[in-house]
Amino acid sequence: MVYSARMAAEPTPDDELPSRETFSAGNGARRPTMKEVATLAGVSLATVSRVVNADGSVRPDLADKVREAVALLGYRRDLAATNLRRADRASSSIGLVFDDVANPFHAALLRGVETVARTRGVLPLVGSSDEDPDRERELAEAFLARRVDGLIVVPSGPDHSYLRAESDAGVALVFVDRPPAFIDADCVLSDNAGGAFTATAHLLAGGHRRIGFLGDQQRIFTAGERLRGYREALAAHGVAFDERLVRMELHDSATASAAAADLLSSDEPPTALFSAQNLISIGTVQRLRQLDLHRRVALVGFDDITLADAIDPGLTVVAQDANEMGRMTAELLFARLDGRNGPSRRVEIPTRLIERGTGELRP
Amino acid sequence: MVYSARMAAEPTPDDELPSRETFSAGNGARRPTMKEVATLAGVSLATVSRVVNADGSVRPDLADKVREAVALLGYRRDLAATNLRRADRASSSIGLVFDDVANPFHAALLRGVETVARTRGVLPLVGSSDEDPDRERELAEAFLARRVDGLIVVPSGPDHSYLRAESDAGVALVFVDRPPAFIDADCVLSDNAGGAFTATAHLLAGGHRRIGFLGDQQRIFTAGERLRGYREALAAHGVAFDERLVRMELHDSATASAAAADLLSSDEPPTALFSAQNLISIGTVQRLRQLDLHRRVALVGFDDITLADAIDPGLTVVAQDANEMGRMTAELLFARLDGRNGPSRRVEIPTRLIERGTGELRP
DNA sequence: CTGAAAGCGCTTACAG
DNA sequence: CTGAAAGCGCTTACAG
Repeated sequence: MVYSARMAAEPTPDDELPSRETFSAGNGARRPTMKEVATLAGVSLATVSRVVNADGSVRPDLADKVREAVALLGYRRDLAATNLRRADRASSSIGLVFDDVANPFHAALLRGVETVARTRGVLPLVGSSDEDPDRERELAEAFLARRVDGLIVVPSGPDHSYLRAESDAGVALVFVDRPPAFIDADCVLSDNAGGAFTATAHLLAGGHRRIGFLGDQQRIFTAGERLRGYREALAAHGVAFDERLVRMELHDSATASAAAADLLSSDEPPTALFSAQNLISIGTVQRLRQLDLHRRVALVGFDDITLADAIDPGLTVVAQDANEMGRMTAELLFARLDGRNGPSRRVEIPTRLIERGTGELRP
Repeated sequence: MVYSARMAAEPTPDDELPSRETFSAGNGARRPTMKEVATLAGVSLATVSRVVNADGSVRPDLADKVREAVALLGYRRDLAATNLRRADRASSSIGLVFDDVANPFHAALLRGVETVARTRGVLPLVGSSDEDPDRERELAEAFLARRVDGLIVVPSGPDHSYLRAESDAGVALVFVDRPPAFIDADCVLSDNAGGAFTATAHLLAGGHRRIGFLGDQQRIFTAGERLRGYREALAAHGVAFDERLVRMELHDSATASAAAADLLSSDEPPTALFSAQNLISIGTVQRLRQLDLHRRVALVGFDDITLADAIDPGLTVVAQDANEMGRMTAELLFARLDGRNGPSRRVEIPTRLIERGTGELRP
């Protein structure tokens, strides 16, 4: 009974276990195959396959024998082998190419995707591109070599035509957070421009006329869109755009903090700031506090942050719904896998203004 | 030329692309197989395999022909089929069973694992158990069906003996954040008791004698360990343990906030609090602020939080190094995969006290 | 150095 | 309802 270890009915305390040294990998223990199950049950391979696939056409008594053998051996079907032969060739895995899985926005996105995928028994493979186009492609290709059913990509690279052949071959493809380039595919975005419009309009409604803009690298889609929303809100309220109030290319808290300080020390300093990204908001909050301006200069951030309501005054933000973005992304992906064949869709997920204090300070 | 779409040398703007409707999945496009590469190159299947595997034994001119055919067809090897036949049967995938991938602690853990796995071309599959033992097991088994090389588990369940057979069959297994039960395996933990000792000792050194403890569910390993560290610090400083100062079973910000209020309204309220978990710290910070006690009652939290330095006073914490925990976990896993056969290891990752203000308030 | 053939663990027509 | 056989896309002895 090679597999008897599996049969232990009752949990055993650690100290009663054979040590790894006498009982580890390769020491005779192997995974049972379907063939071994067949032999033990006294049936053919095909019959075992039918039972395992719950095909229903097997005589109850034989099916029971097979199930007993499965339990006895601790048999677990090899999905890879299964899919090799199956007509649909579905791996029940999808690949997620993120910027950085440790980023809370991406973590929430992942969670949203997982929630939907779970209902279909699909598991996500994940990787971080760190904004590196080569890495993005390497990851996508590594997922493809594992024959994922679909691919979800937060684009880093400037060209996604390398995915065209796979897309044509039936791999579902959805982009999220930023649109793809040189390929026609479904895509889920935040309403970046709309959210920035709302944030800026909120400050304008509070009486501010000099509103500073602190943004990420211009080449990043979301940064450009948020700047656009800011400009459109100014225009809609008849306030002239002043580029001296704009600081772009900020990619972390430190550079954002410096840019905020610079803006606030100018001749005609802004009475309000719009920090157009997470890390930028953090750096800005810190600097305002340092300068003891946190009760005087208004601030609205794009994207919500932990403890935003625990600072004083609370940080007003335009929140993205990353979880909902993840769900929607997965839904578009599975719709393609289910055979939807229409033209590509672009979905925008709304943002939500959360007033907590900093955005309501008057000039 | 079925695969000509793949040959497009220059990226084409979206509007020049054939629409999905005329050119989508199943419309003739298929993935090329190794056999097709062989035919196109005019060599045998075995030769293609040797070239693709960079075996080096193929005549350069033939190898070039093969590589040309590979490029022309856009051939990508099927890893699943490869592994089915290969002796080592390595899938170059590992499975991660987390509590919740959206939790920043787990996201950082994942990132640490990814960093190490990446150097080996190994990709992580991930899933969230949501503290549900059944879900933990389902996820582990789904990963195992996909023949992962190893499994990393943040335990939810009270019994992991179900993994024994697979472990014996050679699947590497490492637990992280909490130790496993009823199975002997490697394990990576934070120094929970040590960190809690440090936090408590810091408050004692500041002159506090009545220190409240706000903790998570007692059944959770980390919650118990942190309580232990708190008690040991009190004992080491000759301060009697008073259970009226302890509130356990707090699992979110709201319950923590209520518990903090309750503690502070007692006859002999604490002059300091130790919030032994992330969400508990957030609830406590909010409540102290509401009660306008945030400059009077000292506070140290376990685990760092975004914006902890932007509140006033800054939140003093004992920080865990989740990224480092992830790296260490992956290293133990790969050591097993590389054949290390010694007894199981338990590694504790140190925590670090970060003084920011709340922990330095005097009684 | 190269190819024909066996086989990895499965599913699926095809007979019976 | 059941089984023998072919075959999914690969790798790997084995001859030559």
